[in-house]
Amino acid sequence: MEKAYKSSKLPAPTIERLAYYTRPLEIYLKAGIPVISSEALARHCGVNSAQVRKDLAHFGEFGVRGVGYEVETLLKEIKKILSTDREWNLCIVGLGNLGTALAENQNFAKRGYKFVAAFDSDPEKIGKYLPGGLKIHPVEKLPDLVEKLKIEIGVITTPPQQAQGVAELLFSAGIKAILNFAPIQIRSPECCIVENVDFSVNLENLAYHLENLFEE
Amino acid sequence: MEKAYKSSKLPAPTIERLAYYTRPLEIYLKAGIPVISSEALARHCGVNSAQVRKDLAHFGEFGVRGVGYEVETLLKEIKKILSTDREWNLCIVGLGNLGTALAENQNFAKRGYKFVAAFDSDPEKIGKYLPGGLKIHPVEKLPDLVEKLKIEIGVITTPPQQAQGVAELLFSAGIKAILNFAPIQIRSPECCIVENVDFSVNLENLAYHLENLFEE
DNA sequence: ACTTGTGAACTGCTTCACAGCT
DNA sequence: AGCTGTGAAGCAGTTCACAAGT
Repeated sequence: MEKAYKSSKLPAPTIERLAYYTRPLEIYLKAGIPVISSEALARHCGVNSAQVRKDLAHFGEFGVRGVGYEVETLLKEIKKILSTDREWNLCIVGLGNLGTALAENQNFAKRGYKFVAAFDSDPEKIGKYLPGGLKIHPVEKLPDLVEKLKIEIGVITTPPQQAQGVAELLFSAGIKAILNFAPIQIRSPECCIVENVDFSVNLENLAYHLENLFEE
Repeated sequence: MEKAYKSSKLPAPTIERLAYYTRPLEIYLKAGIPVISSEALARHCGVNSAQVRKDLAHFGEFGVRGVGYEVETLLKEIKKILSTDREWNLCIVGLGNLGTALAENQNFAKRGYKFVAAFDSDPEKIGKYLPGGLKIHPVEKLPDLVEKLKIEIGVITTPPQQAQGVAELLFSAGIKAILNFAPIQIRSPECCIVENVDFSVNLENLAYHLENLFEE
């Protein structure tokens, strides 16, 4: 859905799969297994092995025929492609249950995504601190802090009615990428990208398949 | 990624879009606008209008040429297709920050997805109640309660190490559909479906595009 | 012997463009 | 006049199958 990002060297599905390849690679690395074949990697991620080779071939040849791919270099290379080999500063807007849970989530931090600021419009919440130590600021401070803290990605976890407004605030503060959890389609300027996460779409998918998969 | 559900009448992207069409339709319905054109619906969802018509044509002709689609019947029809015209009982396993946030999320309830049981293995949490009134049970009670409460979908929000075990417990309790938030690939029997949600994949997408979109 | 890298075939989704209705 | 429904064309991503390399 509207992932039609303009001029990207890699096809969108490839980018997504690269992120998935990362997981088994990290496990292999930790386990001290030095080499992995496209076949093995494919099995771990539930895809075709030719697919894996095609994906990896997009950015050079670093497999060894007859052997496979060196786990450490492959992982490093993928991280370079995805720009996960550095830290990213994020902010979150909307500290309800979901927002708080995300801000506290260690999974993000582990991958270099750091929440460095939190915003809400609820006077009840402003000034309070999250368990992780982040202070909740009023949204008015957003433009200022985005610049000061070099925030590059914004995460929206407000109610849907406020999501578009918050997005515009983020854009005008200079943010070019948004991860949106509000179940609404955000309109964005040409140069900016929005990734939507909508759990109920996933549930609707499951519901459809449960109902249809086993009867015919 | 491994959404290769076997014998589905509708193509996977169509099912996902149908879920998205639902949102503007609900807004139109509330606003009392009786009819919508494929063009308008397409604009709201960021897709092509021919796409909308093709998607809707999959299950009969209920547009009116020269006029458009009747909002109320279209919405009702889509809900029937997606089996969202009834309630689904869910359970959640893993009541950390994310699990708790999801269990409390009103967005699910609004669409007919009801959390009717919550499980955790942490003795600290067992016996406590969630703010919404749900009691946290030990995972040992899962098989029993799944049957008693007619739970059809399981949601996993445990740490990744426990996710596969929990999934197997759910499967053997008779559950056929899982929404998995743990960043790990769950292996599932043929007859079951798993939908994975992994936020860091979304962030990696954004990071890649931020880095590559504006330089060339 | 084994596994990569890749042209070619294939599959499936999207978009076009227009005939068909109202 | 306007918008749907749809065959046909176009495009993109996937898989096959095998040559190339170790």
